[in-house]
Formats: sequence, C-alpha cells, structure tokens
Amino acid sequence: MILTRDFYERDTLTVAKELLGKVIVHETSEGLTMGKIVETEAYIGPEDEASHAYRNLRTPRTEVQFGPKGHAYIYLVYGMYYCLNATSGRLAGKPEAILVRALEPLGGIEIMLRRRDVSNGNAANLTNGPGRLCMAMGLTKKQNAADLCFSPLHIDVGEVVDEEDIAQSTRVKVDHADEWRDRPWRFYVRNNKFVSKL
DNA sequence: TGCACGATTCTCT
DNA sequence: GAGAATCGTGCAA
Repeated sequence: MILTRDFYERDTLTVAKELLGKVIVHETSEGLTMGKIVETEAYIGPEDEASHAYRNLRTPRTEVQFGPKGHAYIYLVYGMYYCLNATSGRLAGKPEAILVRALEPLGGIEIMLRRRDVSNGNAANLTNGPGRLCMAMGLTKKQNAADLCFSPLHIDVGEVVDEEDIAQSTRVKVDHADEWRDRPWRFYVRNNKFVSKL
C-alpha cells in the first residue's frame, strides 16, 4: 500500500524517523526495483545552513522543496552522483526535505547489480549510500519532482521499525562550523548492514 | 561570463 | 587514507 500525502505533511524529523522500514519502489522499462529505507537525514528549510534552501534560497534546483510535500527532490552532486530526497513538513511552502542515505535491497536485485556494474561482486555495497542507491534504483534528474504518492516512483508502507532499533546521530558530511553541524538529524536502523556509515 | 566547489564514490597506496 | 573524476549551481564581477 502506498503512503498517502498526509504521511509527509507532518514534522520533518518525525517523518524522517518513520521513513525507516518503508519501501521505495521504482517501476521502469527495465523492471521493478524495491528497497527498504534503513537510513535518512533531515534538512530543515531556511534556518539550516546545510540545506540547499538555506535562507529560503529559491532557485530552479530547490523549487521542488517549496512545492507540495511527498514529492521527490533529486539533485546532482559532485557532477556525477544523484541524491534522493522526499519533501516533507507541516507548513506548506516551507522547504524541508529528507535525504535517503541507504536502502536494503528487496527486489529487482539483478537489475541493481547491472546498473551498479558491481565489479567486485560485493552486493552489500549495492545501495549503502545516497549516490549508490540512486544508481541501483535507476534514479536521475528525470525523476525529480515526481509525486511519491502516485508515480512509478513511490514509497510503500513497509514494516514498522521498533523504537529500540532506531539509532540517531549527527549528519554525515556536514562540516559547517556552526550550531547546525551537531544536530542529531540522521536516523538509521541499528545493526543493519546496509547503513552507509556507523 | 567566469569560477570555485559540493548532502559522493571509486581506485590506488 | 589520499586524490581523482566531473558538471550544475550560486555568486562575484
């Protein structure tokens, strides 16, 4: 069953936490790929220096974050990798998003292996990182702004992760020397081997 | 119009 | 553990 809009229209930190255990599904001409979310990070709109929408910066790139919740925000980093986010938040028009940092492959693994061109044969590295999971799921800028409630790219109600299995920490690769750096806005499933970093 | 750099990953040492 | 790959974006000029 697909998550409905109201799931995303809540406090972003809550949504980031509850996204753990949910299942991302992408239907393409190549076939179906699915993966369980095991790691997320929250990026809270204008006041978060680490967010692209810091200071309400509204550009063609960040535009999606200002739109309806429950849409995909996909952007290019380092000129070669994509990152998948879901827009969220209680306030309409406030740019908040959740970065999906890692998945546990559930379906279409053959397709993922092909897309990732896993030369070392290590399937454990298939989706344990924001850039990697986009490659494995076949996500590019084309899916940017896709409605996660309806499109071929959507998120299913998976399993509920026990509170005790949820770990919280500071975000990865956010080194700005200000108060936002140390916010524990990263969530992950404890002891899951597909989490990107411990 | 030009330029420095990033919500990363891979390879080689 | 360090360095390269690689290009769209935001900001200065």
